[in-house]
Amino acid sequence: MPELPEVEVVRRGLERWVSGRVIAHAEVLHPRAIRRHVPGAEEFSSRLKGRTIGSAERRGKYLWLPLDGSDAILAHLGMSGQLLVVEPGSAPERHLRVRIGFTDGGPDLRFVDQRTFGHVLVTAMAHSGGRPVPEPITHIAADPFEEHFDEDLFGRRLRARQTEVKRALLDQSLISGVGNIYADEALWRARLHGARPTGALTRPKIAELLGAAREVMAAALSEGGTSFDSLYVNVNGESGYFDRSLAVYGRRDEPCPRCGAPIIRESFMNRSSYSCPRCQPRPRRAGA
DNA sequence: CCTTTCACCTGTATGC
DNA sequence: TGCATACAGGTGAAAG
Repeated sequence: MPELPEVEVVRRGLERWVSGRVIAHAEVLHPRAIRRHVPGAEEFSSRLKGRTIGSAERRGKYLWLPLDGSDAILAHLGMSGQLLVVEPGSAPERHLRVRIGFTDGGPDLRFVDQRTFGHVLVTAMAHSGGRPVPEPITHIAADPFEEHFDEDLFGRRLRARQTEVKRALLDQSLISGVGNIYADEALWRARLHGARPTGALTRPKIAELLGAAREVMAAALSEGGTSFDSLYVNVNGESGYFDRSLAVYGRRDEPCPRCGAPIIRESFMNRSSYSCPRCQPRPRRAGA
């Protein structure tokens, strides 16, 4: 379940191992993996052949590899997607979807995705949120680590929403990069229940929540995004997400690290929410 | 226009 | 043992 910190680790790995190299061939092994590439698999392959990859970029959970010219390879890992850097002759992974080989004979870039929620495509660039981004993600808001992230704008738009605060945190058109895990962690740090209505949040509380989101994701990143000298440990050695910075997620019945009350799990939007019933009391009704 | 729900996927864990 | 069910949950289309 890659969220911003996990995707940033992948971006750094791509920067280290793929940027600057020339594509020799690209092969699509599962059509669903390129379902957002409208011209289809053949065009995907022919368009990539001979292209040089630039510096890896990211917004929220999307990452892209600019190509010489004015387009880019855009990728989203979905729930189970991985971008692996592996020896070109090595056996195909069980869920290998796209394979990109290089003219230097060095390691392949492979998109492996068990559940095929992720996807890869080649697209033109556009402009959004103060910088160039691939055209299909112009509706994705800046993430809180971007230089041009507008904190006042975020606060105004959040308070204007007629919804609950956790829904808003997960809305990638309002703030990007936050998924279910770090949403729960940020809410815990800010002592907010996810069902609190956005309209009733004070500006200081919103600033606290945003700061909490930044802190927990930065902590996760510092655990997972250290050195990239070793290909296999840092680029491919997933370890999933970064457990040690998690206070509530997946910890039902364990003591709250702050007050000791047992963490509870609630069902929400067809998924799990974890919180401390004492630090984060559920609002009684709208406005609480 | 804004908000909510649902389909898309498959491996793993759990219950009967 | 085998079968059925729940669960993991990000995204965008569809529905409300």
